[in-house]
Amino acid sequence: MTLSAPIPTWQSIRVPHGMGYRLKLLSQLMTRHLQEELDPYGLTPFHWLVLNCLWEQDGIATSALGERLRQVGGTLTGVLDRMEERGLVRRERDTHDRRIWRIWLTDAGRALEDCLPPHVHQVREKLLQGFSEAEQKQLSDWMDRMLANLS
Amino acid sequence: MTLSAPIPTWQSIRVPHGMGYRLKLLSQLMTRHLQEELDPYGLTPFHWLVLNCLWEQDGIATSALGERLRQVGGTLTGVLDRMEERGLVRRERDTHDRRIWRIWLTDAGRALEDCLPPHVHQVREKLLQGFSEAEQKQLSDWMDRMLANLS
DNA sequence: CAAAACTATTTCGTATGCGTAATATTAATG
DNA sequence: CATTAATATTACGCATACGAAATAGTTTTG
Repeated sequence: MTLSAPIPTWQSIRVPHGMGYRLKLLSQLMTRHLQEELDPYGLTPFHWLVLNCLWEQDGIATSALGERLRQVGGTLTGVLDRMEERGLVRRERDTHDRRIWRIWLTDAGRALEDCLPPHVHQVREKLLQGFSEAEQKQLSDWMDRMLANLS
Repeated sequence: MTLSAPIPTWQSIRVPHGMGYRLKLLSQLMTRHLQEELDPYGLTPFHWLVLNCLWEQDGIATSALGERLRQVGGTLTGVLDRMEERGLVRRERDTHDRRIWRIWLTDAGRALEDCLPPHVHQVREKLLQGFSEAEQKQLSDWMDRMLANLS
């Protein structure tokens, strides 16, 4: 019986080296760290993403928010329900098209734009500790290339 | 009022450039693609990960599986329930320590070791299309560095 | 103008993912 | 040896995440 040479880790698809597993785990670890930072505000990492979109475009339609974040409608309904319950956003019917619901920031939601970013910076800096500026640029470019490959 | 120079995308924490968001989205897109490949077998990407561990170490304890995959116990209970229901694994009490449940492959679970990898390779190749071998090695190294930073 | 097609959002069921608590079991301690 | 501490696993509640279906509303078509 012919023994196969072991596959190098960069090429492997198996736990714990497969890119799929490592991407999932990285995403999970980022979520865990960010969750710790956001807990004092009663927020989740997904809330941070939604707030990002609203700080930039208050009154965005639900469907446009879904496109922006590349998430399906059913996921958004639940998240927006909870953000509304927490007093961060309010939903309002579009004036011209009653199919459309627009998502508006409340004062509480708007006020978070100043205090949340330092926490997110902290997690980002932990992730990229030891990476040079050139490496960060290269990594960012490769992230975009992989995203384009899967889109 | 002093305008801030726009932050380069590689440095941004905001949607859609923040590393946290891009990692989450990459992981989700990988999951979606892999889910499509595994659907014909009635499997999910998490099943693939568990099967990986069992193909390598049949009879692994639940807690060791959790360590291997870096997942909490409660998550594993649900996944193993469903894999057991699908006839892929069976649980058995450890002979020496009744706290421990060992997870064993069934014939059906074992048989998947040959037919699943080509599908996973396909997703990996789509992800890394256009990346040279040197780039893949570098990316793999950086993935490990980021994982180490967050662990 | 009515019917058909499409869009927006929600609901529902299923699958993770996590923190906390409960239960059973084993190991350590005095 | 009895008590305490730790470990293993599950249950529970809450938070995503997705596909399919339902409902309401708008646009397109003939």
